[in-house]
Amino acid sequence: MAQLPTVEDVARVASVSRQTVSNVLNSPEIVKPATRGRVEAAIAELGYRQNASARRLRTRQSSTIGIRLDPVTNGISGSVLDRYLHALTEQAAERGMRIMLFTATDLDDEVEQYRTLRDGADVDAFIVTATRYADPRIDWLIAERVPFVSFGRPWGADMDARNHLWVDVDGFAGHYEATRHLIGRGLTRIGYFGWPAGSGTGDERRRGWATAMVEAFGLDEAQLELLTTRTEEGVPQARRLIETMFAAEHDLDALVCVSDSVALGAMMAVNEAGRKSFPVIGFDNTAVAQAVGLSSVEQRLDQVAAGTLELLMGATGRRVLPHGEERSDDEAGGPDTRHRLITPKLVVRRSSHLVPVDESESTEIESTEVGSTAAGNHYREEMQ
Amino acid sequence: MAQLPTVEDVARVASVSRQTVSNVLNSPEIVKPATRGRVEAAIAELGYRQNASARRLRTRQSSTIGIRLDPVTNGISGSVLDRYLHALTEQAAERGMRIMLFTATDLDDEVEQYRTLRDGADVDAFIVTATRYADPRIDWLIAERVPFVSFGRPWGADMDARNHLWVDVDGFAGHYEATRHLIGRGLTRIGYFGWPAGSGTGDERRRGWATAMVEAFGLDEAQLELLTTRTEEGVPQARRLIETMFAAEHDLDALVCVSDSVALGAMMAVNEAGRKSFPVIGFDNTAVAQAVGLSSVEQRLDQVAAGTLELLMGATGRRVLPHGEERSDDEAGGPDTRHRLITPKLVVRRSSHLVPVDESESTEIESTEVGSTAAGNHYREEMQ
DNA sequence: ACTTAGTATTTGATCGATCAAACTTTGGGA
DNA sequence: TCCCAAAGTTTGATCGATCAAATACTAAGT
Repeated sequence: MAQLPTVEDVARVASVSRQTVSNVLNSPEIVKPATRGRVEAAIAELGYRQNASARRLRTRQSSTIGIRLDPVTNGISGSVLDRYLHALTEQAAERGMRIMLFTATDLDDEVEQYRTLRDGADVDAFIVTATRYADPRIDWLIAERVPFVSFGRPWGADMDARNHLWVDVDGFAGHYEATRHLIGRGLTRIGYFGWPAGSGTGDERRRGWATAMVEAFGLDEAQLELLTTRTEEGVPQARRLIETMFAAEHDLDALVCVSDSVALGAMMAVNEAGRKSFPVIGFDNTAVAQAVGLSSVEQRLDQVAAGTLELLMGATGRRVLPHGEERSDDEAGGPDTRHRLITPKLVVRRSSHLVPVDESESTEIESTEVGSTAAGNHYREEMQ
Repeated sequence: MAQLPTVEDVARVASVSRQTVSNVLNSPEIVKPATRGRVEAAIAELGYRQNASARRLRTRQSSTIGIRLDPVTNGISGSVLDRYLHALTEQAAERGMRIMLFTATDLDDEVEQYRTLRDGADVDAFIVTATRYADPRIDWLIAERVPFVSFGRPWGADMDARNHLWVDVDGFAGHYEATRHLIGRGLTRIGYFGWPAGSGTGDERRRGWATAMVEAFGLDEAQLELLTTRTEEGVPQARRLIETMFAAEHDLDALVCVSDSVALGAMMAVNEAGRKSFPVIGFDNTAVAQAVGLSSVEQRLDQVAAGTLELLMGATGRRVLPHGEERSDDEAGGPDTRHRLITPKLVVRRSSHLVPVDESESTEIESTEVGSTAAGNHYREEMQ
């Protein structure tokens, strides 16, 4: 098998110099059309392709974004990362970027990985997920001026760190809308089934429910608290709690749940108790929610991915902007330059009981906007 | 910020040559211990790290494995790829390899991506998933002698292609064991709920059930066919079918199902019909199965990942072996050098009805071997 | 015709590592 | 003591591209 052709070979065939070939590849507009044509013909003739390693070495850019694959992906919402990854990979490819995976045992190890990948010129930027309060990774990335975007806003003190770019899903808006939907159906005693207080994400979602409830019924904080149940993430835990609740006195009409896991647990308990019309709404719109006909708030991960890349590379750029780079409209346009808050959409299904999920019968509408993604889903065949 | 140190800098500090530094990094055993010590000290002092791009350019190895992220990951078993990816990334890292993702719109586009990634020296090898009959990707990879391993065996004609390395989960063994389990519990009228005939994976799984049934009850093919129901993948479809079945005459005791989606549909129908002790067993042991307490056959994706890398890089190698390379025991050890068939394990839960899944109460045993992975699972928090 | 500014193209150096071959040191053995 | 093979180390070339600067070419202006 012959050597793969290089710029040199192309140059010879097209009777131009190396550099001209390089220019045709990287800034075609500065090459005279006639020349460009010859070069392009030569490229096609030889089946030439750029050697990525050589290019990276010279340009000091890897055109690669690193993302840590979360260690625990067995949970019911593991698919969130999965879908995000997919959207990201696809959109990154359109901008000539690749996604590289890595794993880490803990946050400190993750920083160590960052260092290796950065110093080795393996990646140009990182995407950080599962951010938490006083996150050491963020501190390191900012201190080292390594480009990054986090999927998940910073909670706590450094909420407004000027150098922290982030994308997030607006949990508030999601559950505000979910609650409005239930109110619109005439329900009044709508409970919230959340995680223990203190989780930024969870609190934010609950605030969406709370706001809708206050607007509609003028409840005070004490009354809201009475309508709230809290559990650790997990189907069985959630299920037991709601079973206990149904066994005792209670007067709820419906439940807005912080996640699909929690919602599924609740739904199973509701079903067991024979409450045929007791709506339950989850969050994430996981495959399970689709499968059992659970209403849920859908994160639009393609939009999240788009936002991630916009922050990293500008609206249409094909390279990662240096950390702290003046962004397009830094002066004019407020926080848009540093954040993206994606509004999720509510997908309504017959989630109060385990009835047949018949496409024609289920009301899979989107309250915020009309689209076709959710309705057109198919279950894919096994991988192997 | 100063330039990152290079081998040259390290060499200067350690008073040796570039090459010696390189040797310490790549074949430490050929460097005299005293020298090695000095070099290592210099590396530590300067915080030196190898530049991956330069190394790749020179060695013509990217130390990267490419894998296509399947376009449709909304299905209930999308997490199979997800978990496989995770295991793979982790184990690849231990061998100094990275995983790079890409997407493609169809099989031909995927081949086009292969070509670009290969020619660009972006990846050393590919992992192919979702293989199918007369797969053009496989043909191309073999013809071009690009190293690859498929997760999923070749179905049809090229089953024994000498240059096709593959890893797969033994669906036959999985459902054989599942069926034996039910027989052991005294059940006799055990039905099979599968995909339409013709899917290699599906047929293989059914054969496991069929073999166990023949062994135990001496059924003939016609009788087996009577016990078989078939559906396209998907919860609602499966559910409707089983509802119809229950509405009509039937005398089944239990169902072995080709996937968790199908099993979940069946389970919902069973539940609806009030059949409190009608076992259902699925395949994949997805998060959903865990959540609703569905017995299922678990693919051991860490083993699949390990097998993938063994085939690609040898038992402990740190680089991809050339396609068609003589493998360790090519003469002596039969097909072990080209395939890995991973035996899945049955995870038994209270899958006949939607009852509380209480850890202490559920019998989450592994029939094949005892381990702790499945039992120790937690649901992870949301990503953001 | 002759600068001149701008456009188009070429040349030489370089990114940071490893390969291949040359050179130097070391330790026995005759 | 001298020689030689083996072990250890250094030197020069190279992987394939892009950068930076130099050169060649065009087209307009006087």
